[in-house]
Amino acid sequence: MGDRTNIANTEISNTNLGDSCNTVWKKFLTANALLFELSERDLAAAKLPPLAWYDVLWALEQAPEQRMRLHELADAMIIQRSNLTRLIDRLEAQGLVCRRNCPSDRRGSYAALTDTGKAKRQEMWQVYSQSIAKYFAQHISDQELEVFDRVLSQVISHAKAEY
Amino acid sequence: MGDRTNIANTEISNTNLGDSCNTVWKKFLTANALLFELSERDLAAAKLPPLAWYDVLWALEQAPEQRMRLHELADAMIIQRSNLTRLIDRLEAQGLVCRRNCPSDRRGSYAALTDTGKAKRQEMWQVYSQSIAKYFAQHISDQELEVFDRVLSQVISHAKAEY
DNA sequence: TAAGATTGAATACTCAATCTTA
DNA sequence: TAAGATTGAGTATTCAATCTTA
Repeated sequence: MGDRTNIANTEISNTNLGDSCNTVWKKFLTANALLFELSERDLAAAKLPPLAWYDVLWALEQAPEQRMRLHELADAMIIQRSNLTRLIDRLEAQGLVCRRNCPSDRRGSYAALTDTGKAKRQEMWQVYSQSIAKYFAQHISDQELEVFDRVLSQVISHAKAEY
Repeated sequence: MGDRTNIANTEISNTNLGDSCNTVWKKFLTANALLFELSERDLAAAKLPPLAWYDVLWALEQAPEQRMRLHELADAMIIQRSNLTRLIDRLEAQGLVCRRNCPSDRRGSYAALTDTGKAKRQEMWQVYSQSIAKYFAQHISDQELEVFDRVLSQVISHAKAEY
């Protein structure tokens, strides 16, 4: 990654911080892509739905009354609303969630978790948690975990403000 | 994230390591999605192509003779071959890369960087490097960067072996 | 028989436009 | 006028099948 066009700047010299940061950024993207693929593969091998479905089911299970407004869910998942509309269509077709009218704002809808959806999430978690353990948890110590948590929390909070 | 079904296991109690790991894993995914979106948005605002194009151009510029076999490029980018075929089609249509026959294996092809492609990568880097600085570099110290580098390298090397 | 690359068909995603209600 | 949600059209991605050469 990174240009080395500023070689004139020999004062910064041996440890070019900008470059090491770009290297780490690239590794961040690579690790994400690899682990996502491997996790998806593990789910598919167990004949289970993709991670995007898990994210919906998990978000709903966390939410009060196990339901969320569609635009909130889209924001939480960092996907576009039109994308979420169709994602919910698919989950609803499988009976994992259902749409409910919003009484206080008749423009809006809720996506609500069904019992089937709850069961499916648990089934997926049996597999997904193993993937996280294998591909991620196994390679990071408690102290390193703290560093990741601190940095990522900071990055996310700034990014959400920009988003 | 994470089930809390093993509450019987009160000995591990207060700091449940498994759970904190799942939380960090989720933050990892969230940060990646947010920063990817923000970077894409910055590029689009400058009327520049998406990150996937940058990745192709960058990989080729690093490679010996600024060219790579298509299957190597697909592996490096962690995308499927059919996906890469069409990605290269688009870049080729814009004159940023060109396909070259492989003399030693007549089944195969190279993707080679053109001068236009090289220039475009530099133009993209002007914008992309700013995004990395704003959204990532600014929030991580040198020491934290070292931790990220160590952990991610480990994760990637294990994941590639599984992939 | 298998590997490198491409293709077709089906699915998923994005962007802009639309419809309804605030 | 704007927000919540959906739709249509275009683009991108996936999966399986195909073609060529090793």
